[in-house]
Amino acid sequence: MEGNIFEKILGQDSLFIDRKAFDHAFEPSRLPHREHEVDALVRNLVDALNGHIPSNMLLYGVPGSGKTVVTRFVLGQLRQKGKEMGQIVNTYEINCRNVDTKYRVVQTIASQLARRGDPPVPFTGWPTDRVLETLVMRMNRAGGVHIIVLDEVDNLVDRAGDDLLYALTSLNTVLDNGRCSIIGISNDLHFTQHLDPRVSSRLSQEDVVFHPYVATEIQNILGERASMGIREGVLDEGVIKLCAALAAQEHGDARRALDLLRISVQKSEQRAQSKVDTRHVRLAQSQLEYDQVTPVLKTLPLHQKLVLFSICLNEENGLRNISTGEVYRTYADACGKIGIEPLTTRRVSSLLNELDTIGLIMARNVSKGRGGRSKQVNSAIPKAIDAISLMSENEPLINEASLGKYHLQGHL
DNA sequence: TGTCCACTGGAAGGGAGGGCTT
DNA sequence: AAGCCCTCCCTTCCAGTGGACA
Repeated sequence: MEGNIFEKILGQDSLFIDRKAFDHAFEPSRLPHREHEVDALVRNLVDALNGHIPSNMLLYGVPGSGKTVVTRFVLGQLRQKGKEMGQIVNTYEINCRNVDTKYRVVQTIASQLARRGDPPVPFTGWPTDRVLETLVMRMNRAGGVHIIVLDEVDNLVDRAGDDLLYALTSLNTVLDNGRCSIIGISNDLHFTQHLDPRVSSRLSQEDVVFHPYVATEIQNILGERASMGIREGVLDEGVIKLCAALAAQEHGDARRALDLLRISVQKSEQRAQSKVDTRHVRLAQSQLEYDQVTPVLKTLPLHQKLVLFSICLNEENGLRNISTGEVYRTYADACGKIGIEPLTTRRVSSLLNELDTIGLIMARNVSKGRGGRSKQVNSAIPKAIDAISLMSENEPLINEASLGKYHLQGHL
């Protein structure tokens, strides 16, 4: 072989000018169609610069409606202005999907406030109260305004209850040198319903709803990013339109639209083509579906896999709208086949709910009169994806269970 | 109108696992 | 080492429920 194997690809002209324009972490210098939301945040947070306490806020909206990016943008400007004016503005951004317990949230903020010589706050072990005390001490020491952003806060409340929000929203009563305000970001419009009324009234002093982008707005956003990130004349007419339309179907998720466009261009590049057309977008769409589902399927815990496996098995047999009872029977059978104890029906019921939340199945409660009340369960995994073999990877037991699936089908 | 089915989903709590303090 | 504390996964118990059917 002649030359280095990387040379051919390396020499190829990229269709991108700047891939970063499509990064999820990319912070654009302007945010089209979010002027209202930016304005709402600014009007409230300006108090931080006036020496007052900004109201706590709750930001709602579907995924990809710009909540996080707007917040970052506004806080960035706030810090900058604070610096110019000699006001101390501390901001903390916590994603409650990763940091999902009371202890860890407080620990994370306290760690960000650590100075040289402070003893580290351990990941676990201390009573939460002690971590909270440490946090208050450090906040007092730092002074100024503290703005705590809790992204995906609904996640935290589901898992850990509203204790933490209660504690955080009461911080101002115990801080003597410093002020604190909370910005909660949620995908779920109704999540305050699960909160203690005292907490919800304190937290949602100021609500901002981010409406989903409509197709034409997504088109504008894509157009703007494309002109930053993609070489001129590369995109066929209709590419941006299609990306926008597909994303608008997905409840107006701008992030998804950006991913679609980026992957479409990559698809064209991989084929050494110089143009991107709608076929590339279709390819990108199925790639995206596959990429979303695969890692989740592979890393599901064993029993979760077995439950999903049971659903897939029933569907392979042509059954739709399976009831919880049927799922459980197949599942218990599969457990028997591979010699492990099945979990209780109660637990499996929760597992079904979890599978529903992560979007691998669709479950809805129905009543069949005397036939009882139950869930109707359907898999939500695109047909093109072979769920069973994906789940079998690295999981000998599932593999065994799926080898025995024809026996199991006898029981259905 | 009341009954009754097949669950649902909340509450409480056990116990293993990880880590800190004394 | 003993005594705490926190989280995670799970079980047990049980009141509650939507709607077809008698």
